[in-house]
Amino acid sequence: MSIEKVARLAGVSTATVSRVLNNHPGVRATTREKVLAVIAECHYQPNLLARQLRTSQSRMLMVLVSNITNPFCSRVVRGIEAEAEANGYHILLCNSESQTEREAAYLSLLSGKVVDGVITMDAISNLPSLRQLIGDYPWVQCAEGDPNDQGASVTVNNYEAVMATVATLIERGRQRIALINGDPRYLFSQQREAGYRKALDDANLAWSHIEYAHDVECQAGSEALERLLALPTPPDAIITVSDVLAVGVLHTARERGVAVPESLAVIGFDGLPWGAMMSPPLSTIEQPMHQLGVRSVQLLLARIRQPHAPLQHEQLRCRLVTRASG
Amino acid sequence: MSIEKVARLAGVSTATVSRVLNNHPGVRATTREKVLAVIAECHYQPNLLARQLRTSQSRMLMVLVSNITNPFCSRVVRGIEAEAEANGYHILLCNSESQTEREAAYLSLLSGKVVDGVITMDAISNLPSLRQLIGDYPWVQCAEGDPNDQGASVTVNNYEAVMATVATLIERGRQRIALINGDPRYLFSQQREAGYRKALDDANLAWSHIEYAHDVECQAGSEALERLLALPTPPDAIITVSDVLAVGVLHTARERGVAVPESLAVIGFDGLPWGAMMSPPLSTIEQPMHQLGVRSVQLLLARIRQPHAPLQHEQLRCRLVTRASG
DNA sequence: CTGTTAGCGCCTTCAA
DNA sequence: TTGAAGGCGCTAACAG
Repeated sequence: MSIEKVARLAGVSTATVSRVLNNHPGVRATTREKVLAVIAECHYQPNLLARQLRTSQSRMLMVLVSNITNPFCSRVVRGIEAEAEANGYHILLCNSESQTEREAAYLSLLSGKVVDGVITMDAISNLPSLRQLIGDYPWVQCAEGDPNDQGASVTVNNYEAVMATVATLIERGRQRIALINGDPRYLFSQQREAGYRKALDDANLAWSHIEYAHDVECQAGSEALERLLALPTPPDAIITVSDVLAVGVLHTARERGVAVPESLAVIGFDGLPWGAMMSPPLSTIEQPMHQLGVRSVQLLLARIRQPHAPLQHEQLRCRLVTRASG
Repeated sequence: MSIEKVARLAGVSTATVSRVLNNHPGVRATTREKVLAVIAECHYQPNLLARQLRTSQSRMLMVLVSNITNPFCSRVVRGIEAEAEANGYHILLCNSESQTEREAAYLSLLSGKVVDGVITMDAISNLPSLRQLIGDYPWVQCAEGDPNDQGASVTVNNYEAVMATVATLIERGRQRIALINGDPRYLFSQQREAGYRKALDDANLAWSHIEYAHDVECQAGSEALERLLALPTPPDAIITVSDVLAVGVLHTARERGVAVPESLAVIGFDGLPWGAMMSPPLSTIEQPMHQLGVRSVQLLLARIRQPHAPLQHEQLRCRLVTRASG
């Protein structure tokens, strides 16, 4: 069933059918009715591939994440999906597992015209081979990126957020504040780490320790805490780079008999709703997850529509939510 | 940059370039080299849309979920993505928020040839309008569906799993076992409910109560527990249809001073890794989440390759993981 | 082994 | 207000 058959059945030309299909003006009402009737009658569905080829736009956006299982990611993706949908775009989801070759395979869909643009949440800005694949195609980095770098981005004030949180902990009397960070290839990891260092520096605190979780599963948080507890002088406060890791920390602290928050303050990152349900309820640095996704789409669409407009960088704000854990 | 330019630059025909591109045999080695050289030199990237139109296959699979934020969903989707990728397919993610019109909009991509098939995790089997949109296109239901129904599906032994779990609770001396169920439009909700009823029936237990969570966020679990606690005789055991809901239950039990597991056993569903990190560690009915995704893709691809083979139904097994909560 | 040719299904100028 | 015709970029017969 093609546009041509519809045209024949309706006794008009393919051009007219196309005009009806796309709500173009300049079709007599009676003609339109006739075409619409035929379309309904034979359940005609336009071939979108052909349309995409012809118009050279797919109205499809690619989203590259390293792991959709990370609840932070999935919430951002939900925001992306919602805003895309609202603008008539669809989402191609790519779970890269941080494997460069998979990312490369996916990014070739850009030059293949299968997608009109890409939102990445992965740490790819420092991978020249991938940047080259992206080339000049519309691209927005989400929750990752350096405002001073090329490439549009929607990020969060990682540096300040952690810096302020460390300062708050110090005010509250904590002396040995540790950071459980994630994969240091991400710029946001580096930014958070820098904020951490700066705050300790400002307060002239000598004690500092950074552990790296090899993963964003709570198990990794547990293991990081084990390593911290094995230190000659263990921390009396921990900032975790994800609420997921914080769950592991809370768990192991309980198991090891470390009282939270009395002997150990624990602060997560992200602001996932179940944080409030932990025991004790988890303090956290809340990110506007949905909004990160929404704004990323808005920037990307702007870029698709005006490829040569200046690059935009947007920084949203985090906010410390204090609960019982620290 | 099109195949034609490459052909011209290499001094061959477009057919030859196409053959090289697709690794077809019957191209002299020297010719192949020459073409490859030109392709590399001018960074030619084939237009995948054109190829898809021509071959009438997009190598793209649609995944329809109601909410990617549900950790069960995101883990299944990860399995889907992995297996699809391994077979050279990509994933189009659709977050329907259970809105029929959104689902309909997405499903039109099937007839639009943008995707070769669809995996649904939503409750759509009882929505005639959506089933009609799917028509005879390759379709597999994942984690949802009735083996006796038309439409291929990969499900889990919901009925038996809950039945066995209730029986186990009874053996352990529980008398008043409640079920916190989800959206009853899902077949799996109905199956679990049936298993629950059957087990109580078999044991001649009169007390029974089912609450419905309006949502799969832990808040909904909290609220459901509040309603159960308000009962004249509250339950001494609860099975929750999701670990996420169970977190809310554990939280509110703690808040209300209800001892778990002493006066209330709590058993979740799904087997999310952080369940073991709760306080107390959460017992749960574990589903093979990754495998659900993997098998769904395998069935779907089989269907795409042999549209007229008999429909397959596959049932994977759940397994009760007993921890401290009940 | 390679080239010519005919579409895939659609949109869109240009004429009528 | 409508139709005819060309072409988006590619693949796959069919010839040679």
